[in-house]
Amino acid sequence: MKLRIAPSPTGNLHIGNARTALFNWLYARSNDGQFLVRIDDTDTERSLPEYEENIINNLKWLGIDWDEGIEVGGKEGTYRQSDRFERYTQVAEELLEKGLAYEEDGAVRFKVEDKGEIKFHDKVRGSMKFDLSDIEDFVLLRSDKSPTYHLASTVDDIDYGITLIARGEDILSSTPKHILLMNSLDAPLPEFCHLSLLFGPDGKKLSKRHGDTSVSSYKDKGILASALFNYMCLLGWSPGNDLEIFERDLAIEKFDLNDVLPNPAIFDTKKLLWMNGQYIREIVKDDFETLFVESIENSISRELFEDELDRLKKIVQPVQERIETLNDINEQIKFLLDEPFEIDQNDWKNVNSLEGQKYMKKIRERFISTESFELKNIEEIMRFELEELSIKPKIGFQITRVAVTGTKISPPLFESIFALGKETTIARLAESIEDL
RNA sequence: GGCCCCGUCGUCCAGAGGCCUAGGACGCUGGGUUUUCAACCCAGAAACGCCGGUUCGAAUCCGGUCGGGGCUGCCA
Repeated sequence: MKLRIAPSPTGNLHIGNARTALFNWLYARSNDGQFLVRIDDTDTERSLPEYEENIINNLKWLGIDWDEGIEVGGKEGTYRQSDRFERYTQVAEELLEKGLAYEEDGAVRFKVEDKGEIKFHDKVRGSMKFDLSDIEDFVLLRSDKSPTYHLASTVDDIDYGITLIARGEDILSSTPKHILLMNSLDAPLPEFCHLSLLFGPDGKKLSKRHGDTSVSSYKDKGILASALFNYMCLLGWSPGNDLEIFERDLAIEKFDLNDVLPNPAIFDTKKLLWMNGQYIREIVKDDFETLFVESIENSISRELFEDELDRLKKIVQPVQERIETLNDINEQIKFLLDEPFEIDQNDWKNVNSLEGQKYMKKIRERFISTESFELKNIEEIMRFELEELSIKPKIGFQITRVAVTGTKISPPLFESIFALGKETTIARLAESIEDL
């Protein structure tokens, strides 16, 4: 069994193509089959090397690997169609000689009979039937002698020995053309499978007008490969038993193209986000710390200083508990960086009070005189003074939170103060105490 | 317009004639926990597009209809 995916490098790896790749890959892996990746760049106008690179890198990022094809090689050359124009031209000439194609205005068209029909079995849709009278004579070679997708793709599928073609439903109506071509070249027919399309929230084919639909854009948004992989599995398929979060090995074990739904699915970011949060929480401590630092450095476009790292490491765990994407980290830890500290004035107005002021004054004094500024002591002092002044937690803690972190929303207060350290905490409290 | 595909909660998925007064998840609403935000727990609202047929019995099979989508390029 040999499957393939043949992306066109006319854009970054699209979510829809990634899902098609994923299903092909899952099926190949679950059946001990081969998986091939080739580059269908017959559209020389729009194909760009940077897109090819983006496609390859993001496939790899998702954990989709291949046994033959672009980059990994194989016995068929570069696996880039632009390097095989001679081969396609040769096939077109062969068809011309056999009288199965003809020239028109310099282009070569495949002659489709007026009568008859093409039948085939689609793995997810069942039996398909197309009337030849509905199929136009289609172009094989353009006037400039470059091959079209129909020709190149079909020849490659034959030459590379593809036994199962699973692609998007948008190509379903082109399949009879490909079958006609294969028949006229005396090639054995592969199995066909047309996966439903992914839709945007408006119910239309997912495309650029739905915003960023590239895999890399989700990576840039702080989505984990494991979460995106898992989420995409669920678009048109499920492993059964209402199982939704699972590892790739289980997906490989359970996956079957025959179980894939024929109806389109809407790509719903909300569930992806939720799932990403679930995955983030599962990351082991050390690995998360690495991602944590990477993500912060990325968003501030510089390396972290030693003192910043010291502070940040104290707050890794609480942050891991409360983010949905890696990009949410920065918002949570901003107050710990060596950057100008600012207090959200709206939040401040909201929490400032006489009682709160008294409370801050008190804990500041205690902080100054305390020997050890550990998490335990901080909590002890803050709770004790709350009782001393008979102040509700909300009144005392929220004003302190804004004074120390700048906003009403932050990681847990004691941890935040502990991470900030004694000196800075005392200084920030002083700045917010009106009658020092 | 023509050809083709599709049709279960807002969304994703379960359901392959009786187990369905339709199940799970996201989201949403309410509540609990709580120093904020999350996380977590509990509860709730929410769907078989419609009409016929087959059958003792249909979300499940068939037909029609309506609705959505794709293709209709010398793009892929």
